[in-house]
Amino acid sequence: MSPGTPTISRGAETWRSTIQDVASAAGVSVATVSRALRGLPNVAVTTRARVEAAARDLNYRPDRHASRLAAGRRSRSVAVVVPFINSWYFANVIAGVEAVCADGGYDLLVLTAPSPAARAMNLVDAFGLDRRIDGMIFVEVALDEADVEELTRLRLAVVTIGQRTRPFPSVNIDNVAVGRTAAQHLIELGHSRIGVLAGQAEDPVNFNVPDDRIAGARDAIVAAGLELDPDLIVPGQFTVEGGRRAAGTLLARTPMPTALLALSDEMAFGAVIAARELGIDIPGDVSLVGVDDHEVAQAIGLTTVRQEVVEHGARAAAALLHTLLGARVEPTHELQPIELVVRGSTRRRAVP
Amino acid sequence: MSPGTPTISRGAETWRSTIQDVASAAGVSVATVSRALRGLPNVAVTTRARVEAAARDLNYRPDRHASRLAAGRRSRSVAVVVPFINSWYFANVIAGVEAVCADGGYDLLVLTAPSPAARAMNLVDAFGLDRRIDGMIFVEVALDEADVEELTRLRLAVVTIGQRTRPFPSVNIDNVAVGRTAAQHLIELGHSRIGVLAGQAEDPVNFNVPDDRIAGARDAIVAAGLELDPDLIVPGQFTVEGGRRAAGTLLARTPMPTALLALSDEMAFGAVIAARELGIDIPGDVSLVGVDDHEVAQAIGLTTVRQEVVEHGARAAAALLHTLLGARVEPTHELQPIELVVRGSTRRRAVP
DNA sequence: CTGAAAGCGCTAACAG
DNA sequence: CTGTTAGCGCTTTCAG
Repeated sequence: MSPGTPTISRGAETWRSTIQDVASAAGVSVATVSRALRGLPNVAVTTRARVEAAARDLNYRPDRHASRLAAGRRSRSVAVVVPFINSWYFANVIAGVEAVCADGGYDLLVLTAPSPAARAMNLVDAFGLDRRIDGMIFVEVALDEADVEELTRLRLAVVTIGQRTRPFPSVNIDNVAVGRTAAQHLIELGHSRIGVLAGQAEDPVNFNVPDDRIAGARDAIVAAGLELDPDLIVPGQFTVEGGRRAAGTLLARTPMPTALLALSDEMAFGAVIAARELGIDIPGDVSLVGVDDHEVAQAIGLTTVRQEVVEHGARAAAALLHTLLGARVEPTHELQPIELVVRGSTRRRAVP
Repeated sequence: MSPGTPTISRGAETWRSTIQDVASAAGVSVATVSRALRGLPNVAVTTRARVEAAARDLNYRPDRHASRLAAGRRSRSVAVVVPFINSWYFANVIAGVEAVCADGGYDLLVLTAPSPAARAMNLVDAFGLDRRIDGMIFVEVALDEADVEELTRLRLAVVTIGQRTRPFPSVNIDNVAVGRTAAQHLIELGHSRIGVLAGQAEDPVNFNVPDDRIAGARDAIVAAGLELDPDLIVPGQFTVEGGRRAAGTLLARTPMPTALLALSDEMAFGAVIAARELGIDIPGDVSLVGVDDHEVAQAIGLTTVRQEVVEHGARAAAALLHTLLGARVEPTHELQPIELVVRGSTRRRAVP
C-alpha cells in the first residue's frame, strides 16, 4: 500500500474514510478531528492544519446523518411538497425554493402530494419524513387541522404557499384580486358574456385558488351590473389539455361567450387550441385572458395576470430557513404582487 | 400523565418516540421491536401485534438514518442533478424520476448543477453528498473522467440522461437523428436557406445536444446538395427569450432564411415572438420547426420533433432503482424514440 | 489544548 | 421466539 493511501479502519472498505481514519492519519483523537474540522476554538493551529491535511488526503467527508444523530441537531434538509412537478407553476416555485435552499446549504427533497384519496390519511405519516427533514414547504397542498397539529408536534418548520394557517408563515397572492382584475379588463372591453376555465370539478388539490379567482371575477361582473352564468364555468384542471376541452365546451354554448377567462395560462393555451379547431378567431371572435404570465404567454400574445412565481418559492424558502435559524417571530403572511399584462388576445367587443 | 401518553425515555422531548419507548410500552426489548416492525420472521404473532399497537400509540416512526448507520445499509434516497429546474424539459424529466422514486419508496433530492465555473471543481465534492444518497441521476450534466472515477469509487449508483459514460447506464435520444429529421422535413418542403436557433455559445451545460442536432441538420442539408451557412447558426440558450433574440438576428440576415430550425420548442416560441415583432408571418414568410413537443407546441400549431421526456426520467429512475436492488448487469444505454409531428408552422416554400 | 468515554437511534449477531 | 451485546460515525461532556 503506497503512502497516502487511506488508512483502512475495519473491513475491506477502501472507499469511504471515517473520522477515525483521519484521526489515525493525523495522529490525534477523533474528538480533535471533530473540533478541528468544524472550526471550533481550542484547537492548536498546527494541529488543525495537520488534521485538515489528513482529511483532504483521505478525501474525508463527514457523514451528515451520523453527525445529526450524535449531536441531536438538524439535518439541514427541507422538503417541498407539490401536487405535481411538471407544470409551469410548480416547476417555477420549486426552482425558487431550490435556489434559496442551495444557497443556504440545505438539501431539497421534492415530494408530490399523495392523491386526494391518500391525502385523507395523515400527511406526515404518508411521507414518514419526520426526522429526515427540518422543515417543509407546502405548495397548494391543503393542510387540515390535524396536519397542522401533527406538523407542530413534530417541531417541523413549515411554510405554506397558497394557504394561510394559523401557526405557519405563508406566501400568497390575492386570488380574488386576480379574478377581479382579469374580469374587469374584459368588462372594460365591453364583454358581458364571459366563460371561465376553472379548476378541478371535485377533489381539488388547488382547493381555494379557483374558488377565489372565480369569486373575484364574479365581484367584478356583478359590480358592472352583469351576472356570471354558472353554465359558463367549466373545469379545466389547470392543464393545457383540460383547458382545450373546457374551452371546447364553452365555445359550444349558445349564445357563445364573447370572452374567456382562463384561471391559468396553461388552460388558456388549451383554449387557443380549441378555438383554432373550431375556426374561432382570438381575439376577433372571442377575447382570452389567462393568469400567470408563462413565458409562452408572451410568445402567443396572451393577455394575462402576472404573478412572480419563482419569487414565491424563493420567499417561502427564505422564510423557512429564517425560522430554522431560530428566529421565533410571528408567522408572516406575505402577499405577493400581481399585475395585469395586456397583450393581443383581448380586444374591445365588436358591437353587434 | 394519562395512560397512553408516550413514555419519555430521556430528556424532556415529548415529541418523538424512539424504539426504546416502544419497547418499554410493549414490554419487550428493542431488538424485538425492530424485528416486529420490519416484518421479520421469528416474532410471535401476539408479540408483533402488541408492538405494532404500541408503535401506533406512540406515533413511532423509525429514524431512517439511524437505521442506515446501524445496518450499514443504503439510505433509500437518490438525487437528480439538473442544470436548472424551471424549464419544460427538466421539470418533466424530474417528474418522471419522481414518480418512479416515490413508487419505489425512495426520497428524491433535487440538485442544480453548479455553474460551469464551479463545475471545474469536483462534482461530488460540490454536493458533499456521498453517504446521504444511494444513487444519482445526471440530466444533461457533463461528467468528466474524474467525476466518473470519483462516483465509482464512492460506490454510487449512477444513471445519466443525455450522456453516455462507460460504466453507467444511460437514457438518450439520437440527437443527430433529431436534427436530421427536422431539417429533412424543411428540405422536403423546398427550403434551402435554413436558420438554426442553437444552444449556448460557450460554457455549454447541454454540451453535446446542440452539436449533435446541428450535425444531424447539416447531414440532411448536405445530403440534399445544399449547405448550412455558419452565419445562420445563432445561440438561443434553449430559452424563450434567447430564442427570441436569436430569431431576431436570423430574420435580419439577407437574404432572410425561409425556414427556422429551433433546437427546442421553447426557443421556437421565442421565434414566434420575434416574427410577430418583425411583422413576419409564420408559416407564410418563414417556416418554423422545434424539438420537444411541449404542450404549447400543440397550442400554437408548432411542427416539432417529439421526445417523451417524462418517460426518459422514468426510465432512468427505473434503471437506477434496478441497480440499487443489486442487479449487477451491464450498463444499458437506452435509446428513446423521437417522432416528427407536423403542424401548421411549416409550409412548402413559395417559389419566388 | 486534547483524549477518553458515553451515547444518538437503530440493527445484527449471538446466545438462550 | 426473544433478550443481550456490540457497534455504525460522529459529537460532547469531562478530565486531564
